[in-house]
This record gives sequence, C-alpha cells and structure tokens, in this order.
Amino acid sequence: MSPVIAEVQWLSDEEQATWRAFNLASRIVDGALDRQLMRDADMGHAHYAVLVALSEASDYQARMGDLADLLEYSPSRLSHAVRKMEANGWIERRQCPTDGRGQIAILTDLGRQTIEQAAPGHVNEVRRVVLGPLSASQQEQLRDICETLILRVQNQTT
Amino acid sequence: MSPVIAEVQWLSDEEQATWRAFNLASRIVDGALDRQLMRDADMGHAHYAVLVALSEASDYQARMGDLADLLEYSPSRLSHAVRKMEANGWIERRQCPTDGRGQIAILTDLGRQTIEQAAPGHVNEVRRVVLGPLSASQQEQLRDICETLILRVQNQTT
DNA sequence: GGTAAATATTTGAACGTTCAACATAATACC
DNA sequence: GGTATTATGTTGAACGTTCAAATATTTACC
Repeated sequence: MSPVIAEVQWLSDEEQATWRAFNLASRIVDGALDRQLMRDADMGHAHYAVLVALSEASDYQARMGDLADLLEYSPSRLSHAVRKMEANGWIERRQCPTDGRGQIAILTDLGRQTIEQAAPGHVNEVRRVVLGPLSASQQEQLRDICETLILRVQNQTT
Repeated sequence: MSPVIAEVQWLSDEEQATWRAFNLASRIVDGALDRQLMRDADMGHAHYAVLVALSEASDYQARMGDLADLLEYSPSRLSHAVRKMEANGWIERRQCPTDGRGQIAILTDLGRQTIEQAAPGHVNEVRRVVLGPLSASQQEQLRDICETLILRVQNQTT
C-alpha cells in the first residue's frame, strides 16, 4: 500500500515549531472570522467571500466557473454554496446566453444589502485578529511568504 | 439586529492583499496536507495530529481533556475523532482511575504502526508545501508572525 | 453534418466540525 | 452528610466540503 519509504529528512525543532505555529494560527484566524460572521451576519466566511467577489464583479454577476477560479473554490463547493445563498435570496442564477452549459450568478439587492451590513464587522475582525497584532514590516513579510507558498504550490504537480 | 455601525477603517490594498494571501495560503496548505494523508494513510490531518500527540505522550496515553487542550481542539471534536479512530483500531479508551469522569485515550500498537508509516510522507509534504519554498529567514519570520497571532487571539476576550 | 472528446455545472453520499443538550462524577458550601 | 455547582466527556442534529457520478452542451475531427 505505501511505497518503500525513501529518504525522509525529519523536521528540526525550529521547523516543527514553525509548521505548528502556522497551522494553529491558520485555524485560529479562520475560526475567529467564521464565528464573527456567523454571529453578526449568519454566514460563514466562505459564503462571505462569494458575496464579496460578486459585489466586486461588473454588474454584480459572474459565471460559476469564473467565480470558482477567482475564489479558488472547487466547482461543487461553489455550487452548493450558491444554492444555499439563493435560498437566502442573496443570489440568483440565470442561464448564460452565450453558452448553454453556463450559469451566471447574480447578486440580488438583498445580497448587496447583506454584504454591506456584514462588511464593517468583518473588516474590524480581520484587523483585530490578523492585521492589528502585526507591525507593518511583519505584514509585508507575511504577504511575501504567503504569496511564495501560493505560487509554489500552484506551479507544481500536486 | 446589527449594532449601529461605528467606525470602520477599511483595508488598504496592501492590507487586503496580505489578508487574502494568508487566507488562501492557509487553505491551500491545509488542503494539500489533507489530501496527501488521505491518499497515503487514509486519514485527514486532524486525525494525524491526534496520533502524533499520543505518540509523543508518556505511555502513549493522555486524558481527553488534556489532549484537547494540547491540540486546541474542542472537546466534541476530539471525542468524535477518537470514536472514529477507535473504530479503526488505532486508539482505545479507558476510564480514568483517579477521576470517574475522565477518559483516557491510548494509542494501540496498530495506531503506532499507522503513524510510523504515515509520518515520512507527511513530513515530506510539509517540506514540499511549506518549509521548502521558504528561506531560513522567512521561516523565522513566519514562526514569529504566527506566534504573535496565536498569543494575541488567546489573550483577548473573543 | 455526425460522432467522439472535452467542458461546465449540478447532484448525492460520506465525512468532519460545530453547537447545544445531556449524563455523570467531583467539589463546595452550609 | 446532603444539596447545589462546577467540571469532564459524549451525543445528535445541522451544516459545509469533498469526491465520484451524472447531465447537458460545446468543440474537434473526419
């Protein structure tokens, strides 16, 4: 089942600490944001991201596939999310006129109101939990580091 | 429902980029680790962490509460996870002798074998996805940053 | 133009996590 | 010592995500 294990370079204490800190920080931050949004706006922050993306799109609409690429969501994740948000009245779906397979997600007025109300609390929480504790240079470092990670993973054969 | 919104200091472009990069990197890394473990060892990395914690504990055992604190898991998350892993034969549960409420989770031989087989692949993936792309000083920065975030959130009223 | 391959999206089942409710045992208090 | 309170852990329901399968439409190819 598992290949004969070849070379493994075990993690040093520092490496392990780095990895665990990153892992824990991710989890804590994600949880905090989710709880804040759930408490104040009745949605998780995965749904919030969809609303933001649509509110930034021209005419408040986008094709499912483009939206999924933009957010780096799996098609099915987005589909489920949009179905839920459609039920909430935040989004509508229409057939794409130029491609019969395509579906277009459109932010409704209610959706726009919803995100406008949710945004301030969310931004405050991002500040409280992520940006606030970090110095300007740490923010720069973090951005650099994370962009490095993102590029590396995306340009590799997973 | 929502409080009258007070001051919001919207995110600058740099802040937004930092936050989005962190968020995406977290998601990508987490996903990569999960998929690798699922593929090679039939468990998510939340379960992996439980096995690691137990394998590092004296006598390969720990009380549920201590384990949950150590991993920063909610009691119920741990309970569900352990139930699943008990079904796999990786963990056993016993009553705590000194406290009738307590339960002790014990790593079985099979559990030990399982993690020994899973560890190399996991470590390689951590290297590939997180540590590898970063320079030594970036690793130091990342650790610093994440530890800052962790401390800050934990010492605040959530 | 018709068949095969590729693309876009949805669906349902399985799984993990959260939250609230519950059971049980230990501690505090009088 | 008996009752209220607090601590430990588990349970079940709800929800979001993943994966594999299905459907429908478009593109490529001959």
